[in-house]
Order: sequence, then structure tokens, then C-alpha cells
Amino acid sequence: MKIATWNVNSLKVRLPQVVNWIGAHKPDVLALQETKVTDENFPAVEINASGYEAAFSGQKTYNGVAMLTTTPVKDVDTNFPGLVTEERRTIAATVNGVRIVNLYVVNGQEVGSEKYAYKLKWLDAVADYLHAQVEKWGDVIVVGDFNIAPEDRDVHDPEAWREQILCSTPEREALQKILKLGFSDVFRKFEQDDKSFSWWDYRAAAFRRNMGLRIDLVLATERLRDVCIRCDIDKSPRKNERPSDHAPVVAEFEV
DNA sequence: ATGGTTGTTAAACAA
Repeated sequence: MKIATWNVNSLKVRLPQVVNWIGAHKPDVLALQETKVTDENFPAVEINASGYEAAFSGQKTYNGVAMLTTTPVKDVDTNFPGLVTEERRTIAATVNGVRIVNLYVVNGQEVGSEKYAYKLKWLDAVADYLHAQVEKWGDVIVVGDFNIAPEDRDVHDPEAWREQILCSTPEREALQKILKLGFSDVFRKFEQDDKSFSWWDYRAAAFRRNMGLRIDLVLATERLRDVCIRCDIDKSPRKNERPSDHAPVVAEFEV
């Protein structure tokens, strides 16, 4: 089972790239973030024409998440307890018997800001939800744009980013709290190139200079971690014309 | 370089 996650930064703009990518890579599940499209305007026809079904939770202008799958989803959650908000940042579903949670974590803007405090509170509520999901389903995969670089090796210039947004200790501790529920960052199960990143700012030719962060993650509970046979970042879509600022992350599980 | 770019939506906000 191949599961991918990709922050597309507008599904409307990126739809041709998404269709092309699923045609080439044929994931069983593609989790999307920042679709920025209402459910009414979701491009289901084009997705279906590619052989995929779609479950989605969107809004106008901001946020929006979706799961594209080759088989029907069951038990879809879009409103997590403790996260009662208009923001469409979460969707969970069961695919082929595997529970998958897709997150678009709050960015937080700047350490110390109101949005930063909200990010930490939001992550706490997500941890509670994930704890309940593990209790309920046993094995769980969590994917998404975490907007947190877990460690310094996930940052192109750790000193420049020291205690900055996406890298601060409280954010990393919030991620650790989630990992302690029994999750592993499956990317680190495998040997990886140094300076492997999943997001590069549009500005300052950051991609060309590989000035990136690894903030898009695939987490799995122990049994699923054990059957994970690869996890890679596909940098190629970041080279497209009008690219998303994020690259897809792909993990394959023998289930 | 206290900058730079992209997306949405109509001058500013979010990332």
C-alpha cells in the first residue's frame, strides 16, 4: 500500500500536476493539504477520471484537506473533538482497513504570536485525538504538513532557524508528545541523503539553493512502521512550472 | 537585502 502526502497550495492551480503525478506514481492514497477549495467546487470529476475517489473537507481561500484513494473510504472524520473550528485542516478515514489521519497543522507565523499560541493548543488537541484513534483502531498512520521540522538535520541552516517558527523547542516538543503515543517518523527508518527537505520557500531561489525544511511527515504506529518498506521525498514536482512550495512524500507499507 | 514569492481576492492576508 503506497501512501503519499502533498501540500499542493491550491488544488485549482495544481490540479494538472496532481493528475499527472497520480497517473505516474499510482499511490493507493494521496493526502492533500491547502486545497483552498470549497467542497462545492472540489474537482471531483477530474479526480474520478484518473481512477480515484475523493473525500474532502474544504473552505474558501484557506486550508482545505482531501484524501484521494483507489478504493472507497470508510469512517470519515472531518471534525475532531476538541478542534471545533471553521478551519478545514483535518480529515481521517479508513482505507483498505488502515486508519489514516491527514493533517494540515497550523503554521503559527512567528514564535510568541497569537497564532503560535494557537498552534501549540491545536497540536495538543490533535495529540488527544490521535491518542483516541490509537485506542480505537490500534494501527494508525498520520500524514500531512506538520509545519514542524523535527530536528536540526531537517533544516538547511539550523543556526539561522534556531528557535524560529517551524523549529522552536515547544513545537518540537509538541511533535515528540505525538510520537510518544507510539508513532515513528518513518522517513528516518531508512538511510536518507543529508539535507533532505520537503518544503522550500518561493523566495530567494530557495529550491535551487536547497534552502529547505523537512516539515511534511509520515508517522506510523509500531506494527505499520515495521512493514514500511520505503519512504522518499519526490522533489521532481518542485521543478515544475508553477510548482507548489512543497514536494510529495511517499511511503510504502506491506499490508 | 528587516528583503524575497505565490495564492486568493480585491488591498491585504497567509504562508
